[in-house]
Amino acid sequence: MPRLIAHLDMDAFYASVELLRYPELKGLPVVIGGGRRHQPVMRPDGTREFSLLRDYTGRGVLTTSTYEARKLGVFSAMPTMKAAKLAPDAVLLPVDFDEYRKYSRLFKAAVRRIAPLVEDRGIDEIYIDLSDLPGVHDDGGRAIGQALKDAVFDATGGLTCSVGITPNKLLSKLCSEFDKPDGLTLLRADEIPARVWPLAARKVNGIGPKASEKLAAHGMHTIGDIAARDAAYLVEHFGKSYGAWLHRASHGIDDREVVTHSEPVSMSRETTFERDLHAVRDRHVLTPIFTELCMEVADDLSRKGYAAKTIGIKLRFDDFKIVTRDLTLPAHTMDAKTIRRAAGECLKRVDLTRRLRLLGVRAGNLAKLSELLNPHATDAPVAQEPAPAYHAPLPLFDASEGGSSA
DNA sequence: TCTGGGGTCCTAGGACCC
DNA sequence: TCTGGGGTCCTAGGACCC
Repeated sequence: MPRLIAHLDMDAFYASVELLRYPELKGLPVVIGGGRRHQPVMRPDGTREFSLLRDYTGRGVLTTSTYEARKLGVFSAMPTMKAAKLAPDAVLLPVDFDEYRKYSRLFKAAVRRIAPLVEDRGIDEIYIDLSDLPGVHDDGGRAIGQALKDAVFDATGGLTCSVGITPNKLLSKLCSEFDKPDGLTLLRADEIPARVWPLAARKVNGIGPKASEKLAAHGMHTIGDIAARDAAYLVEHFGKSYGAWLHRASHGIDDREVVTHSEPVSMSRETTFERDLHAVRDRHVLTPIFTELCMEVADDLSRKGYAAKTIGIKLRFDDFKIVTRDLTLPAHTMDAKTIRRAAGECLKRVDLTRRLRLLGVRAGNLAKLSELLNPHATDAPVAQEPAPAYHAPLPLFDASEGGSSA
């Protein structure tokens, strides 16, 4: 019996959650991506006044748009200022991740009650291994797929999702797109030539803008074009690992398991400035932001119960070039000042002549606090002596201790 | 119209150790 | 005298995903 794996993808998730609380917007073009000042305000007569896309100024991008807005040519990841030109009268709403996370928990819990083997793939999508559910193989998973959709709809008070069910994750991910929104698509291995090969290579999860461009340069535009080449040819031009993967993926082969639990690898905070900042001239603005990012990372670590051994920074310059630096500490830490000092050390290794557009701080090499304190088992990281005092000789954009208040 | 924020994984060179 | 590999860790950058 082949496996049966479902990919479930919420339809226009953030926008749909917003429509639940602002039902009067149903049927209108709505986009998500504003800030606090785009919060709807209640009028005296009890109706709400919404911001419009034309009101936006800033450097953000859209995170989602409703299907009505998509008809006007505005999509997620589009710069909001550009979207404003295309659809000035679309309603603009601020992002509210807390609310989306709430609905994310609701729909995932509803799915788990039917099928417990769930892999989290972010806030709005999951993989589900249906293989061992009673009766699932009788109809290729259709009844259970419909039951999942119904459960999600009921648990969320009316959100729809699209589901693909196939023998593996790669194909299911492709399939969940076939009939969006509110779709349910099944596909068997023998249907790959007819239904998968005609698709653009870019549709495959793992073929991004760079790879699809290179594929096109080699005359491969569809998945079928890739499947028609020898594995050896793909390996020769795309490398041993990626080339071999391209070959397998194009034939619909994917043995990855549905992974129901995973540990975080890193936690980071970053921010894009309203205007590009100069490391020296704007350091009174920059330094407190830098320190704040470090404090947020420290806070995230301690709230979630992790400590980091590697601290890194990320800078994006005005020309959009990205530079990263990192530093591995002698021991794990979750202390804001230690993180700040390490990040300050990293910063010293960067040429800061160009103006900065973005600054970020990252904590990597994570270990669970519980395992650091209690290194009884298996390969848990061994608790170290307290970190040797870690002295940073001198500040960068200044203030070794950071914040303006320090 | 210039392009967010939070992640994962891979590659590759050098250090260092055996 | 220059001739090794193998393994792991660290660092930097890049592709890709949601």
